[in-house]
Amino acid sequence: MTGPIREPLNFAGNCDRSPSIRDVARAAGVSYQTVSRVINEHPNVSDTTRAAVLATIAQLGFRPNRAARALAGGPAQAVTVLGSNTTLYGFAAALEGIEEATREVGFGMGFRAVEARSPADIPDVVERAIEPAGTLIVIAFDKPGALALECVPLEVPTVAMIQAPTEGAEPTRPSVWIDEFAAAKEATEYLLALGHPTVHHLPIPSWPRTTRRMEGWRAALAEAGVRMHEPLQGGWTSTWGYEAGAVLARDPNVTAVLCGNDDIALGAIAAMRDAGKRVPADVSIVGFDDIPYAQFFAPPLTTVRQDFKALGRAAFAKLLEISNSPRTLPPAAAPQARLIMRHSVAPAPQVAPSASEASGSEARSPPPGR
Amino acid sequence: MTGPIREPLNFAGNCDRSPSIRDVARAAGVSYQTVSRVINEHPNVSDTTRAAVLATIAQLGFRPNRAARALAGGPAQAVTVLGSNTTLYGFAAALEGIEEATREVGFGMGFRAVEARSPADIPDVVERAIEPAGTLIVIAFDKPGALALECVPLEVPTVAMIQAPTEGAEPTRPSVWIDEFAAAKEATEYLLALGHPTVHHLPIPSWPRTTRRMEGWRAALAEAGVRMHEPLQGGWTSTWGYEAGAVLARDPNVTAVLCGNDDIALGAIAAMRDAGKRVPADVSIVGFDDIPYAQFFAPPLTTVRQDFKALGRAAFAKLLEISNSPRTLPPAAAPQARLIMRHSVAPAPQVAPSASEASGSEARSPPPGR
DNA sequence: CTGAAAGCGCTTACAG
DNA sequence: CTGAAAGCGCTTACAG
Repeated sequence: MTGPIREPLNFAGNCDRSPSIRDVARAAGVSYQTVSRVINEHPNVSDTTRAAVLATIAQLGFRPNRAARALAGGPAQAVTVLGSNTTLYGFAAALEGIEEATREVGFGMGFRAVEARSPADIPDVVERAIEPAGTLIVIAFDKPGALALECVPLEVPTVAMIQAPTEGAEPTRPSVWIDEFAAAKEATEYLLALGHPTVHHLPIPSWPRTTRRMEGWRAALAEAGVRMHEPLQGGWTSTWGYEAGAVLARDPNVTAVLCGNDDIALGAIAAMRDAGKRVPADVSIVGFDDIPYAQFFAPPLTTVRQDFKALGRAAFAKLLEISNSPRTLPPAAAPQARLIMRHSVAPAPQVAPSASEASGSEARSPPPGR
Repeated sequence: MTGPIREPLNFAGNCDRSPSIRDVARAAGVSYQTVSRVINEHPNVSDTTRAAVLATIAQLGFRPNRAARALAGGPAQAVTVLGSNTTLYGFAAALEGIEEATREVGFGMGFRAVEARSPADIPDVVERAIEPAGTLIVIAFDKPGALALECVPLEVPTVAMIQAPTEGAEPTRPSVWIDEFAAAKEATEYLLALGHPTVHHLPIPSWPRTTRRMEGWRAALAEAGVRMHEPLQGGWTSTWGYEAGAVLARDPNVTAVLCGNDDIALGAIAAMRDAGKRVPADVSIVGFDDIPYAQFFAPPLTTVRQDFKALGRAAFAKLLEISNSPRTLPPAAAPQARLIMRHSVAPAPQVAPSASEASGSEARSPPPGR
């Protein structure tokens, strides 16, 4: 059925309003409570009655009124996602995964932003996002999200999307995550095997604790018995990656950098280029996430792919489990992180190039305007 | 108030449930209808009564129940955004603008995806997204969005975010857009003034008609009396931009390319690089949108900035106007597009380089893996 | 397995 | 400017 047809004819033949369960009941010759049981998948309905009601529902184009169900105290039928950003790839992809999953089971999906700029407002935003019979998924990868999570009362059905917890540190609420320890360790070992004396790390912020990707990086260096550098504070953006990358570019001992995400990697590559260093000939760079742009970077970025869309789906599946909804989603395997090899990695240069040597190379673009 | 405090004490001192308008009325010594008038900003309430009710509302932490308001036939208080994607920058930024604006006036915001992969499902998805007392913002930049818009019955309060319409072609429904004609013309003139014999265009898809950015490009070429190339069909992604860019890279007459968005530009730059052409020395590239990554591209991308977040806000402000909500948002100026000059543009090469000449330059990365 | 009652928290008429 | 009534479309008990 295409086009602007809205109000199906009900049993009486008029179309003033959408059909209600009473209309369905009348047309099917049952009581409206029975219709309620059918649409809520209650077990105590005979197969023949159920089939008749279902047929009538289809014929009349009946759709239950969400507001009425919520008001009457029915099971959850909508989720609000709380997050600090929709333009960061990981967040946007998670949103897509949640949306797709909610659509499959007839749930509504809302979104409410907690702004990093105004942390003092977060408790209020969270409180307003909570509605009777409502549920929550909190994207708590970053500090605003983690703060929001802390404000959610325990009785609100909530699943958190979090940074993978350190071993032994169980999250206090239902949570989902991608454990990137192994992939980060593998990426670091890969760089070490290429002859790099050590690998530097440009991390995303550690909130509230160290990230598993940092632990994987540390583990690889420790096993190789290689000196380790205290990483910087961390950031999320290319702008931060550029600034941090500019610092590393001044150090001739830096030949390999594992970045906490692809945004940082892009900024770091730009900083290296502006400092007269070639990627990957002078410095190898590895990212994290595999955003759609990464394969078109110059050079195409070697990175650790993370399936945030699958993680979003997993978060919603877990929410369904802990809520009072009769709907379920088939359980999917936990999303994995895996190394994607492209062209931003090369064997270590024979002699660590000094800044003065490198400056003799081809003319470079000026720093990006900011 | 921070932390998991949920149920404020009501007048009777118990906290089994959230306070209702009856609790507020009792505490304020008025009838509950008066409380209803206050929270709906009805004019016929005396200032003293209003102040007393407002004080009680604050004291009790009363928040009106959305579901009950919707069910009772109150004004709209939520909007569902319909769009095909959340990871494309323009879409995600528009979502942010809408979310921020809805939060300011206490509206809820939902999101529902119409999938490009399954156009046959779109009418059904749209129908399910429409709820009694609900409103819609349709992101109709692309074909799935435009199809969705066509399925929305006229009586549903709806604002469309669309490609700027051709002059004289008024949109049939309330709509907002950014007119990029002037900026596209300016970008093209800028390239022409740098001595490029002509400017090629790698467009986004024209749906349902030619884009204003293409018209601006055409106008600049026509005014300059320069030969024009029939542009390709168009695409949205870097993958498409890479393929289309690879075609242009084979043509030695191509020295300047205006891309329909930054994703295309990134792909085109990669294609030029892989074909042995330097950007901007051999080929100048201009993008559209100014995504946050653009300034870190190699070279930093000259592009036309578009404020999609402001456009999202404008869409919601218009929705408030055409809906029955008493809330309003201060009208903002129409979002403009403007040229941001960086380093992907240079004067035309003295002699158009042939592919064979260019192949003698520095070694290039292999094509990105796909 | 199926039916009749009460009520969720509001709103819009309708009175005064 | 303020109050008493009816009802939005469902649900969960409670009956049988």
